[in-house]
Amino acid sequence: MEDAFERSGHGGVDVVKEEKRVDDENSDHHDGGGQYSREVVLVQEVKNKMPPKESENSKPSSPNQMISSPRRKEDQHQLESARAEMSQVREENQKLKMYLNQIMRDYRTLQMKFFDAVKQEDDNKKSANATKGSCREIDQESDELVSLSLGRATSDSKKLSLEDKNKSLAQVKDNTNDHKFEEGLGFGLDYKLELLTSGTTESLPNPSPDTSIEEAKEEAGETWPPGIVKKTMRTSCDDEVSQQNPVKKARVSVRARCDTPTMNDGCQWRKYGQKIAKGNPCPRAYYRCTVAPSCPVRKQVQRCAEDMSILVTTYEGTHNHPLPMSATAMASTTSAAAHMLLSGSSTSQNISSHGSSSLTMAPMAANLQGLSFYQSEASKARSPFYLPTTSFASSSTPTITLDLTSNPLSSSSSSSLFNRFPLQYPSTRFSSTSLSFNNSFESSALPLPWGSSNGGLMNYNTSQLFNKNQALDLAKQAQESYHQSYTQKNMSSLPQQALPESIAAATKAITADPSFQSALAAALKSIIGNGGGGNSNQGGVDHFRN
DNA sequence: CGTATTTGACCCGCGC
DNA sequence: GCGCGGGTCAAATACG
Repeated sequence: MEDAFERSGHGGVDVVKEEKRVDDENSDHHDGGGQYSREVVLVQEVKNKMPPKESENSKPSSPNQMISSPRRKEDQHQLESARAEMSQVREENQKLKMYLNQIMRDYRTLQMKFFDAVKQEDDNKKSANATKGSCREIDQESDELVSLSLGRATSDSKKLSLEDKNKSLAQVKDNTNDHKFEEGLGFGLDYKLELLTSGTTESLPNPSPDTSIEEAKEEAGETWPPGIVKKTMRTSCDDEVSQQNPVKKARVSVRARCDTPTMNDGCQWRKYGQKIAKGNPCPRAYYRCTVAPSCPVRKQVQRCAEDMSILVTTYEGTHNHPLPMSATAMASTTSAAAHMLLSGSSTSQNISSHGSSSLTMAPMAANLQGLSFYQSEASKARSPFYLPTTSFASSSTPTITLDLTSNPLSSSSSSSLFNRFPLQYPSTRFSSTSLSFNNSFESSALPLPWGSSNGGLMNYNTSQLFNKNQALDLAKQAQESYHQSYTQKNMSSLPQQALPESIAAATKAITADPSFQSALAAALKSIIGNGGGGNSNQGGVDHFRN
């Protein structure tokens, strides 16, 4: 009896201490990932099962010792089960840690691959330019030249060299990555936005020399004198090209199902005009941003002629002021998309014959935070590619389209995540690039406001100006390798799962993994628009943190 | 009364 | 050069 009581008392204290330890451990790592939240919950449950210490101390003074004896036994039993649970939780915790470490290793590996690929790309560019002479010779054909130089490095050759340099580079980068990882949950979002906000403006009225390429380009056509347009890392070729077309501004078109007159993207807009555009009975409304009086950003809103439930919102320009939190993500995404388009537009022109490609990138949609869309009802099966309605397709303005309406393309199958599609519409003067975000996965992985309705399939359509096949190859490679390693780990840790389910779960987890998103986004961005990333990134992050 | 929206007129680029 | 069409302006109107 005495022994039992003493043991129980000690056990109680021990368990409480252990709880504290685990709890502390949790608080240490909680920032590092949501995976630990479950452990916290379990510990809480254990705590609740534990008898309070004070009541235990008061028990010996209780007049009825006969009653306390069975209670002690019960307590002891509870303690034992709690301990067992604790050890289980600890094991799980270890597994999760290992899993996280694995993911981070994979992520670093991928990142190194992309860095290396970009490096090689640059080298190829330089050598190609050296052999082909100055940019001026080509003038209007400059795009083609760059495209040729880009096209030289095949993904296969990249793959080989990437493997070689992988480890050494990974070690060099470990510190920075570790640091980023320490940032925890914020890392995922921050880093994503870091990648995606490359074109987003700093919240300064007067753009600094660090101002992004896109802004420089866009502002050039509106407010900046031609002489001070560029202070970025662009090549002289790009400079010339953009100076020749100072008015050329990228547009980002967002298609989404929405039954309100406009999408709520977090910004303040003032309507300044409305027109019936040719070919579409629905009027097109013109809005300008009113957050700041001098903000050059405009948007056009028009319902799709074929499907009136689809709202096509086209953004143009970059905000030159701080944005509300709810608006930053959309601005960042559109800005990044525009940046991709503009960067790509100066790299390739003869790629149109290559056809188009698409890749599935579910969680990218999560980056498009801040819009309120409506759950797309069983949407009609339609091509993920389309000509942006009305004049944009034929206008002299490059337009990139984010399609948030179409159906997932066999997204349940991990093997079909990267499908290639034939070019389905004629080329236009500038490319119309379509990114479509679909409802590929359920919303659980996307806690963001409209993640649920826009899960994610990103169809990147290389219609004319880009050589994105390389990017897609890399991205594909990235996802495959990521998927492979993840699946292997998952198989070992979840042996009870059926294979297809495991694959689906793995796919889902992979695509929901911020690291993977970042890696993929970095890959795309690096390949497609590898210029001024460093400068603009900073701006983007600051922008996001406003 | 101030602000936002509407709407016809105007401007400008592009294609023929 | 002319017509077409997209985009913008600004006066008129609506709204809170």
